[in-house]
Amino acid sequence: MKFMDIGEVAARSGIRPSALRYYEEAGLISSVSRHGLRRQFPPEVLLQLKLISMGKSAGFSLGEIAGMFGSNGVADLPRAVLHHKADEIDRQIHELTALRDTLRHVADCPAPSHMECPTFRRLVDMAGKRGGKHANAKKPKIGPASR
Amino acid sequence: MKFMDIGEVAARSGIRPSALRYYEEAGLISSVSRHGLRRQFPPEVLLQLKLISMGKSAGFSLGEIAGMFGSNGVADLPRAVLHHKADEIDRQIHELTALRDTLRHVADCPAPSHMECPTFRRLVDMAGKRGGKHANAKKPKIGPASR
DNA sequence: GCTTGACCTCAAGTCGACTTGAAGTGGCAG
DNA sequence: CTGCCACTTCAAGTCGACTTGAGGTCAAGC
Repeated sequence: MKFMDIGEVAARSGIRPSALRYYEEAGLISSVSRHGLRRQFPPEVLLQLKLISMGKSAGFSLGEIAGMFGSNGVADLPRAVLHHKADEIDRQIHELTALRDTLRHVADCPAPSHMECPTFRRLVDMAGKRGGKHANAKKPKIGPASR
Repeated sequence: MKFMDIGEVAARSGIRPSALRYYEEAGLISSVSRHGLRRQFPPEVLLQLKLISMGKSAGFSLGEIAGMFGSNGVADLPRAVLHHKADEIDRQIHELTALRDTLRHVADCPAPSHMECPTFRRLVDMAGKRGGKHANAKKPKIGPASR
């Protein structure tokens, strides 16, 4: 009773079976065996799915996520690459923080036109003094989400 | 010389003209007039585009973003709705923070299997003690996210 | 031993967010 | 006045991430 079949994983993770099959196809997760036809998933898969969901939420594509943590546990990417990814996320956290504060400001500031409110402008400028990740005109990523 | 045509906006914002037209179509930005055939954009559009990019980065769809800040400046959504959006973003910031720290941990922790490392598990659990936004099995958003 | 229901595969469809291509327009430099 | 070139529209194509549907399999309960 160690293993779960896809329905249970779906129930526990909130991710549809079709998506789970898709993830397996994409090499993000892997089932350990089959019971008849049925995939059997180990409990770790739930943790992996959480990681995947966080990665998606960060705007990484499934491909990038597969790169970060391979289907069986966690990838052995060079430290530098991982730190670089972490830095990207860090930049994004700052952007989101600015967005959050901007939204709250908009909700509360009584000024008629926000475009002229200095507080507003300061908040927007907050994000990306030097907009690293999103400064490429060639292949704008995320979309996603997140892209 | 107050207004810019699409090429200049593209150059200043890093967003392709085709995407800008698409955004206008979608009601996210608006040109003030035409010079011949050419759309003329006011300088504020750059600020709006920044806001849009932040919104995308937060995983909102163009539709949602259009809802938050209409094409002409900033929307007058009820305060409560805006604060709710802000809360969503806040939750996401926490997730990203956990992801960032997890990545850094993975980069530095010498343990062979992270799945068993308590620090690792704690980090992953960090995000979403009760995963509000992403707990729906019906219509999983973001993607692009992304996309 | 037969039905049931949860699973399987594989192809095709969908949706959002753009991009690409073809065919046309029009301001401005020479 | 002419040519150029950045713009225009509109339809169709693309890509990622899934979902849907048709047709099939199989372990378990009656």
